[in-house]
Amino acid sequence: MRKRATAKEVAEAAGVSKWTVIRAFTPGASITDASRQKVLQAAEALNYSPNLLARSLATNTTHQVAVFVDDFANPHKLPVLELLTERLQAEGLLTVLININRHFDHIHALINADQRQFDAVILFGTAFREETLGDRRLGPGLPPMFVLARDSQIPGVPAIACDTDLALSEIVDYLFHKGYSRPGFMTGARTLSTALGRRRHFANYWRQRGIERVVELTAERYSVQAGAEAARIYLSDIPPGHRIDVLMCENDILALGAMDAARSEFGLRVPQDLAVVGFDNIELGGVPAYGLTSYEQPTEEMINVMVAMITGKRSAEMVLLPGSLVPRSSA
Amino acid sequence: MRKRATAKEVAEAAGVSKWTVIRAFTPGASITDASRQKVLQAAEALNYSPNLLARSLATNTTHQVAVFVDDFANPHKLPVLELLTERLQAEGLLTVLININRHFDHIHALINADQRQFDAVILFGTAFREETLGDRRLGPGLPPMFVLARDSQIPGVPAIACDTDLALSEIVDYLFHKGYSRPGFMTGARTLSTALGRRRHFANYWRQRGIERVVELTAERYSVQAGAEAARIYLSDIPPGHRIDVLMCENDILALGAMDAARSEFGLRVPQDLAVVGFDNIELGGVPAYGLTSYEQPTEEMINVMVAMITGKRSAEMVLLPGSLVPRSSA
DNA sequence: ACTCCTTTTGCACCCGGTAGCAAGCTCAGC
DNA sequence: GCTGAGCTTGCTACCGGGTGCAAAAGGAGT
Repeated sequence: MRKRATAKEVAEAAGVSKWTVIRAFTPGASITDASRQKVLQAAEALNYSPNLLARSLATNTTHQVAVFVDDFANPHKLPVLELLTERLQAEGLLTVLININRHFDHIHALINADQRQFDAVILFGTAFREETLGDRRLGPGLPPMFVLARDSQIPGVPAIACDTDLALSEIVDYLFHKGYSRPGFMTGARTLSTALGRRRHFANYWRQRGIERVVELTAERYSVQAGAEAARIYLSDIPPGHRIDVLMCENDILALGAMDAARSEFGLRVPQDLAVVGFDNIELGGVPAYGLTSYEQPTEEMINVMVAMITGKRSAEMVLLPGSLVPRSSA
Repeated sequence: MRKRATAKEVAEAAGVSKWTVIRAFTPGASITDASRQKVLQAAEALNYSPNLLARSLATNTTHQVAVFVDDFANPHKLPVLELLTERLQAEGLLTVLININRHFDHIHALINADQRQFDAVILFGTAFREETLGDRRLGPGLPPMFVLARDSQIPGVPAIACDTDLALSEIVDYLFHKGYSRPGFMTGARTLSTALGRRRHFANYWRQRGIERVVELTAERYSVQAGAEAARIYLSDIPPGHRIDVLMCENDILALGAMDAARSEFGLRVPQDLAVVGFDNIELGGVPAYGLTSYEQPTEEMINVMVAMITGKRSAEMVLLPGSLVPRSSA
């Protein structure tokens, strides 16, 4: 068992050469209807289908795309993965999900992706540093790479992401007109330029409205607990009356944790005592228990654009797409 | 660009034959230290690493495992995927995430998995029907298949899952001793034998305690909205006083939806007016806003066992592992 | 120096396809 | 009946490694 029929076997059964068998399975190949029928019949009898491994070796395209992920704590990843796999599959591409962690870092994953000749590598929100590309072990000729859902300026690695500058402008605009004036911003642990860039944009837009002071909170990780902990530290430190009146969190997960801590540990009402805003618009942020105001990334458009680049229907270059504010009760 | 060095090129550079190069990269091969060093040096200079595609073709093992998923609505999938990819990668296996949906069903995915010679196929909680295996298009000799996190009786396809019978026994035991006596059970839409089996077990255990009537609620899908809708329909239909006093849901997602509807639309207190129990113990169920009593599957053990089967360190057979009740405020 | 045995190395062939050329065939036009 | 264009078909060579065997090299013992 575990034995597949080969083109040669089908050829013998059909009384033709193996190349005719191959042609029968190649759309648009030069072959008469008669022989194609003969071959297809024999193929069906033997349950033949082409071995894609051998095909990949010969054609130098695997129709497989690697997706690197290093943060599984954010449930937002799941619907994006769903859409991504669906769109890739619609283009005949399979998705290899690679978990980037201490034991399997970007370098290893990239070498592996190269050895397996993947058609593309998608850095799905991973903490990827430009220096990594300079590593001697990598060599030239890696598969084309794309950064998804994170802004990045790495040359040769185009980012397809939400326009966070625009997003923060819209958010600050909204909050300012709601009357908030003492803003805070919570980042996740990673001191990535992109996270810090977001905070800087946030502060800039408040400054444009005459508000200079933006309190900075920092969570250890991207998790509900870490968000709660960061909020807890701040709220324990600062007495009521001196506190911020609106807290923007780098993602919904942190925001939910912060809301929990504020409400259940400090008895604060949201949004009256403390308004909270997240980012990603995860499904659970929308439930009545939270009503989290958030910002939705243009997931579908980002994926469409990126898949078009992967399949070569569009030139590979950085694209920032506008998302949309989702106002709910929390701010 | 996009050009990799081959064993032949390294051989020429090192002044040996290509087979010696291959041996240098084969652990335990018969080769002198001197030539191995010579080869490795040349390989490093040329940035050579073996082409895994060619290797797979020759050795008939790809070190790739397909994971089929058809329900991305449950955030529980994400931490499991994280652990699964990590453990597989630790064994040198990559994970191909395949989205089973209308356009790409089990049959297509299995044919594809076969054509790509994957080492194994994991049905991760998918709605797989036994008849599918009988499909003519499939033929014999598919990769070994495993059902993860769902009980299944398909011959030749061992399930590695949580012992739901035991789980429901523990849950009913707990609820009974808490004094609940008018139970309800909410299933997701899929009329899978396994979902119905769960409900049957649930009912059985109540019956053993002298309670015959178990109300059945059915959600359209597995989503917060569907859970809320199913609860809404029931609560609108049945006046207070005639209602169930505890609702067990097939998973946490449904449970959260049901809690939302009960609390914010019908003003019910949880657990005083209606207790709610879920399944999976997702991270967000544990936040103060919900405090959802749930049941945690032995994810790590299940994955360890299954990976051991895939790598051949353990014989492939059905394994049911005990999980653990996580009591919180909702019941 | 000469066996004899063990280790190392090279080789033909294989994995299952694909590419491109050349021979074979069909059929129109004369 | 002959020629030549155009479609079919078969063939050689190749993708980049792996396998098992035979030849070559190395080393011990006499």
